[in-house]
Amino acid sequence: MRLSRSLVPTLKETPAEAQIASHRLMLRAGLVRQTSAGIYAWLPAGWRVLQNIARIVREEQDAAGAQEMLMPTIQPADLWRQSGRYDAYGPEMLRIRDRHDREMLYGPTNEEMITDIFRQSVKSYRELPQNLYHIQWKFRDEVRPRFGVMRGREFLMKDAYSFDLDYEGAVISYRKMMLAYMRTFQRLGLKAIPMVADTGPIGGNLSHEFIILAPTGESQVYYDAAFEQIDPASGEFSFDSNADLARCYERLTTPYAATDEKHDPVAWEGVPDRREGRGIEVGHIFYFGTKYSEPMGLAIAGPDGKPLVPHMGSYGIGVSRLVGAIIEASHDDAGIKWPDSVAPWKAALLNLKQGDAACDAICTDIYRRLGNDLLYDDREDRAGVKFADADLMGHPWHIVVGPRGAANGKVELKRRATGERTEVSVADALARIA
RNA sequence: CGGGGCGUAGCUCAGCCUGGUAGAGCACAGCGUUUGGGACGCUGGGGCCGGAGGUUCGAAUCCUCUCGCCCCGACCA
Repeated sequence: MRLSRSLVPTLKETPAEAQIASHRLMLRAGLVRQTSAGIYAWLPAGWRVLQNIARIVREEQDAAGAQEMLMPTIQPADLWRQSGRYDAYGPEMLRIRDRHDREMLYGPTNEEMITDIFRQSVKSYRELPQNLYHIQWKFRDEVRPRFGVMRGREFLMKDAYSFDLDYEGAVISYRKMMLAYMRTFQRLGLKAIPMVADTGPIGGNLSHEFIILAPTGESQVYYDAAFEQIDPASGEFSFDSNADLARCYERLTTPYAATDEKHDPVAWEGVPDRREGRGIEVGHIFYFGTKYSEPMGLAIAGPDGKPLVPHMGSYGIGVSRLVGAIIEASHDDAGIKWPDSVAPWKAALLNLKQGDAACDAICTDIYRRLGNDLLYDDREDRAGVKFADADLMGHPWHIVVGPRGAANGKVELKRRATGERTEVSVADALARIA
């Protein structure tokens, strides 16, 4: 994309409403604009990041055998009456009436809806297990939205729902998701730690939160340094092997890890290499058995012909929250440092001297080759402005084309994460980035 | 939902206490000089001072109500 033709409104100064780094940088880098408290418009650069995160989440869900679908944002109140949650959920749920005065709501989650869909079509134990997910906007009317997209009212979430014949099957589904989550977060450039968690209003009795470490995290966390060695994406574990899943689960849940609410000072004393810090919750998985299938009348024919009530679990990832979380974990004073996997563009191309024949020729050439993967800063601005904006926006690579090097076909390649700069030929620059 | 604070130009903010024709810096447009880390000069455009009532000859400024937003706490992907 050409920056001169793009809506990427970077700000030199920090808007007054932003307190924490990620919120500040998301506004300054032109990723989002707030439209109401806790509700954001995603501008082109931010939307690209959001889609990149969603893509990785999707790939790992698919790899774990989950099926993607899409459920609506607006749901009928009736469904929630069947589970008993319509009254239980409280003012956090945005309730709406349509023109016929029917009670509707903007979904904060989809257990009821998926259970309803599932019970309409699935009749036999032969069709289980299944895991269905979607990536959809949710709304929770938080009393106090804050921290930008990290605690918004409207947010994009991946939520998956598993259906199994019994507890043993549900545990396997649960472990698959745990592995998929670890791989997902690793691909996003994050170190995530599964911690024993409260189940909250979703309910159930087996639950882990996925916490990433960041100094500005919302909760105090305690964990064994052993987690720093775990590499879930090594390929060591297969989704198809129950033995692998069991080993993976054990490795991920044996060392001590807990948030403030679940912290056990006595057990903590016995941890060999203790670490404390702040954490951001980016995912949450639950097993809740028949909490929804039972009251909502989901029953299928079992092998003996008798009705069988499936055991369920649900698995959430805060996709929009992750944008903020990644920035919290990866930035410096100058701006964002995007991991390659989620960056809005692979690289920025800085033409330091618009109108210089050599600079223009090199830039045109590079732009023709990389096109949409590249943000071409072709603005009529001074070099300093372009450097500052490129650092702020956090592109993984900066290709700097100035009159000094351009004369003999050289460009400067800068790695944003490390600050390392090298002077290379155009061909070498393209090869490094590819 | 309790406590605190703020709404003045696209952004950061001054002016309000003590009422008298709306300000600065940045950004934007034009011209000139600059040109490898957020340049300089000149000129120019841009505001129903969040909204509604009230007090007053006169309100950004004082009073009442209201809406919005932010922060701390209690609660959550």
